[in-house]
Amino acid sequence: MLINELSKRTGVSIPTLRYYENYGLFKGVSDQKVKTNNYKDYEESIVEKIEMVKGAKEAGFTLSEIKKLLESWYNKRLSLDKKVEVVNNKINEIDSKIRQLKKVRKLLSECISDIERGDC
Amino acid sequence: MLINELSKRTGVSIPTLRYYENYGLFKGVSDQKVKTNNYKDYEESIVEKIEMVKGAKEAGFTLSEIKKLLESWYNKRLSLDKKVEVVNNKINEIDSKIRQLKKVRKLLSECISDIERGDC
DNA sequence: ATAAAGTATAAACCATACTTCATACTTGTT
DNA sequence: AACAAGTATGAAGTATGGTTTATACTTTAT
Repeated sequence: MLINELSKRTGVSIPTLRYYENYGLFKGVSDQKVKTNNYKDYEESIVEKIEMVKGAKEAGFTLSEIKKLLESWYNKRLSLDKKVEVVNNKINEIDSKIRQLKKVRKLLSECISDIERGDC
Repeated sequence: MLINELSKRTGVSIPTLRYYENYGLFKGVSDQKVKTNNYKDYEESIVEKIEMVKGAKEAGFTLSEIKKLLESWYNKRLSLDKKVEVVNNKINEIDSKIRQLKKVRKLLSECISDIERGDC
């Protein structure tokens, strides 16, 4: 598919998609032997990749972290054990973020009690 | 206390503290009637405030969001109900972030199964 | 055939959250 | 007294994650 469709399918703007591609999160192909233009073609699997990027971003991961994750994910030369390790590390980071959020949540809940008692 | 002590107590660098003060997250006082210099004095409660800022930042909130939260928190003219509302909104945002993190966590767990089955 | 819309690339610009630098005054140490 | 260390202020610089602009080519619609 072309970039316009990719944008529509993912809800990510065209400039941002180009930024991501340039950043190295995925790669479209423009085959000059086949086509006269150099329009890039993005395969179906890239939609999935971008959905992952969106999820990870909302979860607070940086593009650099996401890039590393995707790289090990799609790296054929990496051993299964190594891949599992990388992903497990990410899961641990997520668990730690969840704990942090719960801490702040608790702080805020306590604050509500304080407010209701007029302590604040 | 002076800024140096504030920095040591909170673990936040002096330039960052000055940036935060300038941003409006808190305010030190320099009383020229009392002292010849214009060194600022930071009261004890500011340490707490900064701890809140740190927690909220780790949880992924922006300085602008944190500022708004602190402002309603310490605003004497705001009704209790209004304060509770602001804080409750923040709690809802946190819950939504936690849900998002759990979604990504699930994605990654599934990925581990895929990897172990060699699907990936 | 020609205008409108889509695509590509590079460079400039922007916001957020800092850090570094330059300058100048104050305080503490010897 | 003099020099190091602390403080204040303003301005410039940095990194991240984009958006906007300018230019040019290609495709599509009329």
